[in-house]
Amino acid sequence: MTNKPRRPLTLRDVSEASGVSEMTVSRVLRNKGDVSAATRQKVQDAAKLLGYVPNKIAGALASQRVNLVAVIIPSLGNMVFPEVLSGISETLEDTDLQPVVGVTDYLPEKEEKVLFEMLSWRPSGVIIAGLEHSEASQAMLRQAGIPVVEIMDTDGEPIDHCVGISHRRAGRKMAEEIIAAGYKRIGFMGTKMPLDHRARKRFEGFTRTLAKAGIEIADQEFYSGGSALAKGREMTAKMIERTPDLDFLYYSNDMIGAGGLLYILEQGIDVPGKVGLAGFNGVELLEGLPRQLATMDACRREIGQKAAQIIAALNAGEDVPDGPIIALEPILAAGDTLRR
Amino acid sequence: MTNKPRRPLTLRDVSEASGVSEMTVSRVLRNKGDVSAATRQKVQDAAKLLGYVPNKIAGALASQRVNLVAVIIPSLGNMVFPEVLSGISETLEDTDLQPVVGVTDYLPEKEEKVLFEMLSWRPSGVIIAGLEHSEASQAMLRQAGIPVVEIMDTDGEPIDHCVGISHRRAGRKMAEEIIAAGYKRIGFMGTKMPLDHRARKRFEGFTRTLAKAGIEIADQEFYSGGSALAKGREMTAKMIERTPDLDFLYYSNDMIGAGGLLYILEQGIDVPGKVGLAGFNGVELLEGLPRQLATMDACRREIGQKAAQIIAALNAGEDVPDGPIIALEPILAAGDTLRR
DNA sequence: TTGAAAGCGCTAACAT
DNA sequence: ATGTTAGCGCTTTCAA
Repeated sequence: MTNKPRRPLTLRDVSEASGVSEMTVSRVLRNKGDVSAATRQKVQDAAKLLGYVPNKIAGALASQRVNLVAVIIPSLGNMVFPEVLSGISETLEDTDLQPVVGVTDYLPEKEEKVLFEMLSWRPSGVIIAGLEHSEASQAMLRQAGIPVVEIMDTDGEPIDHCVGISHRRAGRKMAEEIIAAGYKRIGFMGTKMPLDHRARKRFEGFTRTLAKAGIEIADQEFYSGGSALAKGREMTAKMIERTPDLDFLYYSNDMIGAGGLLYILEQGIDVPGKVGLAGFNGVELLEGLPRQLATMDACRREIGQKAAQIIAALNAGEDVPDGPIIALEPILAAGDTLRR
Repeated sequence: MTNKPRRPLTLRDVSEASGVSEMTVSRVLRNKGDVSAATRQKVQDAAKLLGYVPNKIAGALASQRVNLVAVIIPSLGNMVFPEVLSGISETLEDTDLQPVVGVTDYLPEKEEKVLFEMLSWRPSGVIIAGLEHSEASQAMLRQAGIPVVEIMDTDGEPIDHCVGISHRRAGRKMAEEIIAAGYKRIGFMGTKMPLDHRARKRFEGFTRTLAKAGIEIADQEFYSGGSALAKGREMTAKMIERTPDLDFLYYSNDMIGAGGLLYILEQGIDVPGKVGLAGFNGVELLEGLPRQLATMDACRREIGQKAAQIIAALNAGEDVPDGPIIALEPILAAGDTLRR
């Protein structure tokens, strides 16, 4: 049993306890430089006995190196960003870098604040969702002098590197698929957020492609807040009552799509014969549904992995083989709610 | 347009640009001490023009204060911890403290590693899930000399403070409810994780209470990995085939419960007449299901809020009114899958 | 209201 | 293989 210190332990304490110079203690604790086995042992014993935890603040200041990667995302509440995160963590696990997460709630001002806060810890790199940032945020990212990877989206001009999918293309592909399947009366449901640029781009790609085929969205509905599953259900009920001749429902995310699917099936409506449905994201959740909802994979985990690889490579002084923009291909999963 | 610096800017740069001493620049940037309006303006202009971002590493080392709160949780992948997190963030927003999240994947060794890593940044407090930690982790938490709040669970001995529910009690309450409703042939489905102590305690409370009423679990099944919804479906199918006379299915979380519910309804089985079901957590998701699954609220957001309040209070030198242990009451939501 | 000096705990760079 | 010296960029403390 050791005593509870008021003052946190320092290298000096370990040095005194082990009779080894501070510098050598530092070497042992970082596995850096040559230290004899005997000395190493003495130091490690002393450190463990005292319960010494190194002070990274001092270390970082002295070495001018911080092994942190700032990861800035809009939300943790919908399964898509956690999956990106696990791609990042998993990849960084093989390096000495560590992710630190900041959440913006889709608010540009909050993004600015979070970014400023994180940069003030002088991280080794930044991974940030989206290509749309305030002037100030862009300036900070550029000034920081560290690798920056913008993720999820490739429709725009990256500051440095970028990994994602083209959401316009995703919307377009889905529209093409729907048109090819012969659906004509199409309803759209999505989030109200004007700040979710990726949802907006998908919608644009979608409507534009429909327009080229002479089709216009027959009805649309937007929501915000609440249980996405319940909202999908409600919106769908309202919409098919209002516009009974719809033959396709496109949802901007899988969760509301799942709610809509459950509702439609309960009504005994033939899917995908009478009505087709599709969502977006390719979330794992869909696997347990009564029918497999058509969706489009957003490559979330892969985006995380690739982004982390870029940061790691740049941090190690290597250069990135694939160029500044990596556009992954969103893959359609037709499931069984979309006739082909 | 300013130039891209290779060397990050320092206080000194702002000092030179504004013609004000470093010390006064520091005062302005922290709103600390008296500075004349004119000087303040000069400094702020210079800082903004240059795009200066303070170096918190140096600041923290000099002031011996870090406004970070380490939050250590097992996972981000199931909606329960993100909700705790948002309770924490929301509460800390009113203070100058900031949460930093670490994830353990339910692995004690990883918990130890993450904790060590976070403590080495000398945070102002720690919020950590669960009451079970390795010897080393406990020692670190005790040695750290900072406020520690263990969350989610109250069945055990906290190191410092603790906020949560009694999972044994939650299991017991559910069992009582099921017994009162007259169910007798009960099946249990849950995660395989031997390291999810809270799930284990719920199970213990559950079986023990059943035993007192002379009832034994009639069948049980455990899973790991994969889509929880799909797993709930699969396990349920397997179980009712194997043990057709079951009249109640208790799931250790809502997601597998939802999968089970969907399956049971598809089979045309009368719920809750022939078979009753219940999950655990009270996740928002349930609201969109065809039937409202019975569940028990784990008070996740409130736990986060209370934990953050404790850290904030202790950090401000105040003391905590409610004593070291705050046990919230898990509330049963009978939904419509449990007859009463 | 402002400035100067002295460190915070560690590590880079150089001895030895 | 080990030790010494001089900072890292801030803030504390004290002086003006």
